[in-house]
Amino acid sequence: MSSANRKSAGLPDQAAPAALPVTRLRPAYQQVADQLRELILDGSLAPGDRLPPESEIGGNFGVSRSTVREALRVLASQGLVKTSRGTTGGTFVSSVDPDQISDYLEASIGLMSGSAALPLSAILEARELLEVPATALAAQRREQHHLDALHAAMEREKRSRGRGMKFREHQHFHDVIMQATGNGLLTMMTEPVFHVLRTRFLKPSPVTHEGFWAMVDQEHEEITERIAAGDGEGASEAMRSHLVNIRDAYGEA
Amino acid sequence: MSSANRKSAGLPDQAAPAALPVTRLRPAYQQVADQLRELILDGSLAPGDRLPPESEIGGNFGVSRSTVREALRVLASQGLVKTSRGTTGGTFVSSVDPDQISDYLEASIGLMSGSAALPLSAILEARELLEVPATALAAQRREQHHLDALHAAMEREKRSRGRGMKFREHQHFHDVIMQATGNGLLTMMTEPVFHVLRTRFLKPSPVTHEGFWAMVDQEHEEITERIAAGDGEGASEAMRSHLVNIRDAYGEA
DNA sequence: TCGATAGAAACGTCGTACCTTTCCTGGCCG
DNA sequence: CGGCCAGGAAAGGTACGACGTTTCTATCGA
Repeated sequence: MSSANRKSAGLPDQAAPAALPVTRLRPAYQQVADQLRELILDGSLAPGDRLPPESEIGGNFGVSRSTVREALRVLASQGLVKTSRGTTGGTFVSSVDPDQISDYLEASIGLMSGSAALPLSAILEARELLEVPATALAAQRREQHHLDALHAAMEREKRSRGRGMKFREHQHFHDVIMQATGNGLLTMMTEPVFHVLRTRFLKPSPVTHEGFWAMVDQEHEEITERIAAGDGEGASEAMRSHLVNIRDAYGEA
Repeated sequence: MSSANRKSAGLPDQAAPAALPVTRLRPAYQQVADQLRELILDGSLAPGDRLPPESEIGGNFGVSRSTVREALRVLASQGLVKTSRGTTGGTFVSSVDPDQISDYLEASIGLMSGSAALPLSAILEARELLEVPATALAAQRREQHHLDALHAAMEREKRSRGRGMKFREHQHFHDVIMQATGNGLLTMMTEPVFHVLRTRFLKPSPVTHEGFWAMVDQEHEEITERIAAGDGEGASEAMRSHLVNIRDAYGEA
């Protein structure tokens, strides 16, 4: 269909020469992806809707199935569609999955981290700025199962002595607090930050003085207590000092 | 990474049907994408590095070029690589562009917004939680050119009376404050939130009482003054009350 | 020396054939 | 009558192979 193959008979374009580093023509797979995305974003295709088979889409756009597949990979990796196999399979418009967004954010932050554009200090700062007030929210909104999860996390943390495991549990504790805020947007944005800190900036030998873990455990307990008591201000203050105390566990690679 | 590959020659599976939507084996293009992403994320491939030609990658992984191309589309749409044509072309590891991440976040948040998973109240809450303490940071770190930009934004805001333009300038004022924090991570995460609020939740008739814009202008001026004075606490308090006051300008569609 | 041109390298697109997964249908057999 | 199982059908997954297109490079000729 769409005349992607213009032999350039006449005058396509020469009036706009400067400042356009774009390829003369966007690749077909991008154009297809753009048009399909348009249909999804403006609501013509609702979540759950099934797209036509790949071969049929290709027919409609006048491109080959390979091209359609590349376009679908783009949309799929943006979380807009999902594909499954089999008779009932196909390509379906999918509602956005927060976890996938978090994964993307994590990869992006990880890539930028360490460079001048995003030094460790900025990540730590963002983390504190987010988590301290979020802890106050958590104290006001926590449900019983959040408290249970916090206690369970602390329990597992005390038991696991390996450094890596220890910090995995440590992250989990903080994740639960963010979830207790009940604000999905906050959770979505903070968890990647935590994860990047743990996987990329955790010092090989995180602590010198041996009382470190005892301190962490105790601070976690205090935070949990304040949250359980619904004491927002106290909880966020405890969190603030906790974050300051564990700063040293992170360092540049 | 739960063991997804059960050979299980005999009994296929109906003993554990639930909660495992995974395909027996991830598609090849995903595995290739995963491995390449791994190489990029762990630093084996630095930004600017050129990957081997598609055919060669296929040879290394033992898959066809089509499969490699689908994998590359995935990585490209995640911003990890860029491709160009011609002799000097190829696939290159790209340094992450914060603007691109913001665009992605904005699209995702926009898609989720309004649903039960992400109500307007959560967006407003996240915005306040982020911006109030960020304003204090901005007051401590602002450079002269930030102050100039703030004054310029207010000036343009006073002049433009159209509602849409007005709010575009309004967003710009807040963007500048985030930039003044000097923390790229914060800027990257907050600007999409602002933008979604403006483009998707701005009420058709934002205000009832006519003194609204005068109030906004005056509050912006006070915030700017506090920031100029380096008064972090005062600035963040002014911001807090400003955000509360403009809440009514946003509403569900 | 300079410009035009031919070549080469790499991505972009097409088309076809075949495999794999899944579901559905219908028939065989107890 | 009812359940099990084989085969068909639909749709995505993979493989080749061929050719187009873009862009740079190097060479040749005026």
